Amino acid sequence: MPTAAPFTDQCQGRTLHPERIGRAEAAALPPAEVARLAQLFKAMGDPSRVRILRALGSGEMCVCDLAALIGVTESAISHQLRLLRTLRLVANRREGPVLYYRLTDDHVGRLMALALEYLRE
Amino acid sequence: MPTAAPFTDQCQGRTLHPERIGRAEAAALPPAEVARLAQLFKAMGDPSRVRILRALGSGEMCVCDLAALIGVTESAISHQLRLLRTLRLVANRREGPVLYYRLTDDHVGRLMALALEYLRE
DNA sequence: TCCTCGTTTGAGTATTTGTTCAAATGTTAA
DNA sequence: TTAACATTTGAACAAATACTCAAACGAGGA
Repeated sequence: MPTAAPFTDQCQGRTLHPERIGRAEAAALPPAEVARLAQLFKAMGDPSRVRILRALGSGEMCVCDLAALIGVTESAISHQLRLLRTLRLVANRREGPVLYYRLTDDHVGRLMALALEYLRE
Repeated sequence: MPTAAPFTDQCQGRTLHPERIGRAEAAALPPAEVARLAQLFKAMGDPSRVRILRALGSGEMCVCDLAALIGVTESAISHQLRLLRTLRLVANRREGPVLYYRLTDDHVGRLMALALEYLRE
């Protein structure tokens, strides 16, 4: 005779606390928002990009200024800026041959400020 | 006689706008803070971890609940939770053999809320 | 003591990522 | 038109990542 319930309620593939899972599912974000949220945070989750965004917080700059500031190739900066531009975190303005980049709005700054406040406490 | 100034003010390795670079340098974060900031955002920059953190926002959960919710192996969840635990974004509580994970505090929730508000507008 | 189950750990792996180099683009001035 | 310069693009590559599988660990209960 099998002792108690041998294979029911086991963790593998089954749910230990259905009500908790239900609660979490109810609060869960739609997949598209999860993706965009992760994309946004990932974009801010690189030291070079943090420095770029921080620098742009103090005013617009061109690619080679940023390269000099961060200490990498202009090509590297350009690649990073393309990513940030695709996500609309930065925008640019052309003046002759030089492109001046700026933060699109203050959302990024506010996120960084909140995060800084967090890790400083 | 060379036309104008042939090689001064060129971008490669030199600074196009020293005053902008100086301004940015003055506002720059110390390297340690840049690193921690990037680490924090990177930790939040993955769809699975976004979902985990969001789920924990509605109450504590054990590993296999999270695995069932997210749809990956418990091993995968455990690996992610270790990352989040190392960065003190989550903490756990043991009850018999099961570990209940929770958000360490509401900072993560506030960051996610702000980011959501951002990308929803 | 065994055995079970939840969790963790480590190896292995396919994918992504951040950078540099070299070459192409595009704008301006001679 | 030609030359110069800021920027972009694409290839290449090393390093980091996120997952699965298999095995180990640890806490209870028979």
